[in-house]
Amino acid sequence: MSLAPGPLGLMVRKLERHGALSAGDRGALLALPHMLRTVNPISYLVREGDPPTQCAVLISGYAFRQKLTGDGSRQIVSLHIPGDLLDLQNLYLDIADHSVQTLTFAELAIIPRKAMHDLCGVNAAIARAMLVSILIEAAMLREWLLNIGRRDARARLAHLLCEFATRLDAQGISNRNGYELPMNQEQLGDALGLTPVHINRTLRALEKDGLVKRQGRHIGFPRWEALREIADFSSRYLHLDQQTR
Amino acid sequence: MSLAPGPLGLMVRKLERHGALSAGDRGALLALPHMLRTVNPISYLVREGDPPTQCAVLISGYAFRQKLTGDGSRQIVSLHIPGDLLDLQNLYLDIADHSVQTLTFAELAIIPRKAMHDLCGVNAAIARAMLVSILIEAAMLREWLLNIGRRDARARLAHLLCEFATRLDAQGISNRNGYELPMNQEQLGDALGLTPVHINRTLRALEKDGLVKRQGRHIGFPRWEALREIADFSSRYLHLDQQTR
DNA sequence: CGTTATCTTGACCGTCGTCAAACAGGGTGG
DNA sequence: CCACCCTGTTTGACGACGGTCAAGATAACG
Repeated sequence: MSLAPGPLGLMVRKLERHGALSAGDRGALLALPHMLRTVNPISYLVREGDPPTQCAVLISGYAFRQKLTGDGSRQIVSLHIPGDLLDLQNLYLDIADHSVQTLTFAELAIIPRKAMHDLCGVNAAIARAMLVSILIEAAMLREWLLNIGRRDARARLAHLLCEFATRLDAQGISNRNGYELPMNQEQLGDALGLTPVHINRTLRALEKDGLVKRQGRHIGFPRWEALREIADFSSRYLHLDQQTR
Repeated sequence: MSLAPGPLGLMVRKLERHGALSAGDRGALLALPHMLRTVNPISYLVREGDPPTQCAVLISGYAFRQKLTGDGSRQIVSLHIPGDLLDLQNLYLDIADHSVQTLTFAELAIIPRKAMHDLCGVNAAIARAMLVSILIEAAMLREWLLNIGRRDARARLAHLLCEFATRLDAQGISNRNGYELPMNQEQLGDALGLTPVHINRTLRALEKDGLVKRQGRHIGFPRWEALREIADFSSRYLHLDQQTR
């Protein structure tokens, strides 16, 4: 699987993992009309309560989805990496039930809703690949739920680190030796249902046990297999080897 | 919205909420070939790791999805009520990443995968309604995540009770006065990331404060508005008033 | 009427939250 | 170059929410 050129290349790479695409399908995706936009960290792309207006693809940088409780505490419910379609969730619903925000500086390709709808209407293979992407996102939500509901802080954090490494690896962005974690400890806490203080303690404990190496926000994995084990991580739910049936 | 007759009537009712259907669309859904099956409580409908083989619609009774950690503890990630399609998640993925089990005695309509695929391929309105159903399930997963990650036991339990009441109400199965809760306290614990002991304490506390009334497993809501408030429950994420666009 | 599952309660404990302060780093302006 | 933020990280003391263990009470059911 070689990387298609252009800003939408990573999106195509991802969709190809989720359903066989012909050269024509790839061409149709790459030819989607789009506008490039650069945004600052912590910019809102979708705001809870708004009607969705566009369809954005993350070209570079990172983003996340979040929900807030009535008293203002935050739960981050998913992380997004380059190649991810950010608006599949909202594109067919009339009102956004959560917000989407950038984590870092990011480049986006904004695709008109109509072009996206039309392409899915005409091209069954592409529609199928997008549906599979949506289903895999739901699978990731279920695993995230298991993680927060039934694992302790140590396994929870290790699991997030493993998932992120595996996803970046699948997308060709980094390998399992390590990566630059694009979030601070408060955001990690909001992703894992913990406080930043406890994230700090847990992270240092993982480091002390030689399970991760840290310098700044760069995370290294000197003992991947051991970390995977205490994280109880299996990549099955990511459906990386999804076969078309 | 009147209830279409036959075992698939509730499914049609649900899909109609998720996208406008013509009389012809309704007819096509009701005419889907299917086989009725009755199953015992705690029967597996899908087992994690299996390839999906069928497409089941819940006609009566209740079901849930669950995942297990390596050390055997369980997280229930969703509940299902009559009218729900149980295999949309797995129908397009090559291997099940979670299990589906009945909670009570249940009747199912088993629809051949091919008939379902074909209908979605031919009928865009139906395909759309199913996609919206999938997206709403994902929205419910996100809210569930917020619930477990960021609310205390009291609000968490109250939220589950409110959500269930609201869904049953929307489906015409009960109203907000009350319902028969189809799960024991251990299952409630597994749904909420708590222990059965703590579920018990929390449930009794809600009862003592007059927020719920209980007799056996029947739950009544003498002060719905107060309960809704402490649950921090808003039905927005259920997209009950979904408009077709 | 006995057997089993489920619910209930109490005593105790541990993980994680809270609060608060110190510390490090990186940019900016004097 | 240094003083100064500002954001983020690190640490410690203490407390509480919810977990654990174990026993007893109810209820369902053959």
